[in-house]
Amino acid sequence: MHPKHLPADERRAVTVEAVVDLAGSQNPSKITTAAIARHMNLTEGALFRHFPNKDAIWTAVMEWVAERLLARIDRASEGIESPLAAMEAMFMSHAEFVAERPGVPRMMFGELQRAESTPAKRMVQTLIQRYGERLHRLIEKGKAKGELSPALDDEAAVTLFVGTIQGLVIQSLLAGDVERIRRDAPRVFAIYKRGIGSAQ
Amino acid sequence: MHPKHLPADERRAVTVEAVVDLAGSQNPSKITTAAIARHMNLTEGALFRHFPNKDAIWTAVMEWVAERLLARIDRASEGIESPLAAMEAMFMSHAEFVAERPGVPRMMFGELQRAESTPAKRMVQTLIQRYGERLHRLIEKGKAKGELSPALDDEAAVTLFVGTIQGLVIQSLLAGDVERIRRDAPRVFAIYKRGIGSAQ
DNA sequence: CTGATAAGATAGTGAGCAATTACTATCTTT
DNA sequence: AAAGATAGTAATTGCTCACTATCTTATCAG
Repeated sequence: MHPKHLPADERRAVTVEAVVDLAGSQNPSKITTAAIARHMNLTEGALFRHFPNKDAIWTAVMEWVAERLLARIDRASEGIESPLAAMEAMFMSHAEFVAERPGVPRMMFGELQRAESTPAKRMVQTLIQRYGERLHRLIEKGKAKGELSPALDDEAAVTLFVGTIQGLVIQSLLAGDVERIRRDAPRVFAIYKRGIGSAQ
Repeated sequence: MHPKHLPADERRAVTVEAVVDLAGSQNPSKITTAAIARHMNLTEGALFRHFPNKDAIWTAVMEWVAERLLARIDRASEGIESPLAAMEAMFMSHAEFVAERPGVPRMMFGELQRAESTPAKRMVQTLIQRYGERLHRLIEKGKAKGELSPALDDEAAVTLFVGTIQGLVIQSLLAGDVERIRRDAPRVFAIYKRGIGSAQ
């Protein structure tokens, strides 16, 4: 079931999952290498056989997050004709992703707060950039199709989209209840939708 | 100008300002007591003469933030007839507050992330609660006056209001430019306003 | 079966941190 | 001006953390 010795790449994958898991229940910046090792039934020394240093672990985690999140929102929005509906699908799948792994947005925000420019931080920056590109494309199409208000400020709409998710995260942290994200996501998006849509 | 010996309460006030200041340029969770002391030309030991421990410093800081922020948004919105206009004034003054002291939202978010329930964390929780109460009152009045959509989901509107600010903070962290908050605040609020308003 | 090698265990090291202590300088009160 | 209270210093302590050196075990090709 759980063989003690794992090939290096599998061990790295397990490590990433362990970190994401831990970040769900504690302050990501307080996750120690010892805690990661303990959580995956390994010794600290063994960890450093697979990663040169702690920062490399974080980079791997953010890579994993970026890949999964983008894949997820792409999958959710593909094949949907209406740009506005696609944005909604994107929003809901993002909320769902976050509800499943509440550690993710917290790690991302924590990474952004760092003063120095680490590889992990750059990873987050390009993730949000790529995320923004997808939104911009949808907004453009939405305007062309007349679904979105022609006067809409694209940049502000993207900022608000991301902030809307972050607002949900804050509420769940306040309540200590991740379930809120799922419950509130549609309600909050409804207001956003009304704010960017073309008509009432 | 800068007398070496300060009365205890003044020294505590100076400490709080030092922390808020430091949080503006570095990850709040990485601010050490030594760094605080150095930043105010004092030794570490002297700090602990005025605060029993580090957590007490953080509690004092959050108290200061809560007082100032609530006073500011109250002042900004008082005397304004229109509830929607009052919300806008509240939003702008909050954005201005954050732009002046970018460390504040980062400290608050960092505090919320802590697993244990520290006094500082509880302080933040009651702050946001009191903030929410003010918003709820305005939303109610807005509905009564016909300025806000009668179908508006109050709770979601409050969540989105807070998230909107947080979105601005994220953008400023990404760009490494606090000025963005001032610039983008009106643009983002315009969309929010459209989302909650009664008509187009 | 055997040896090479990849993966893991054990037991450290040094740096940085919050907090403390013994002592000193400066105010305040009478 | 003496005595006591308040504020500050410098050095140190105990602890936690990222990271490492060395030894041990599992896995698998030939």
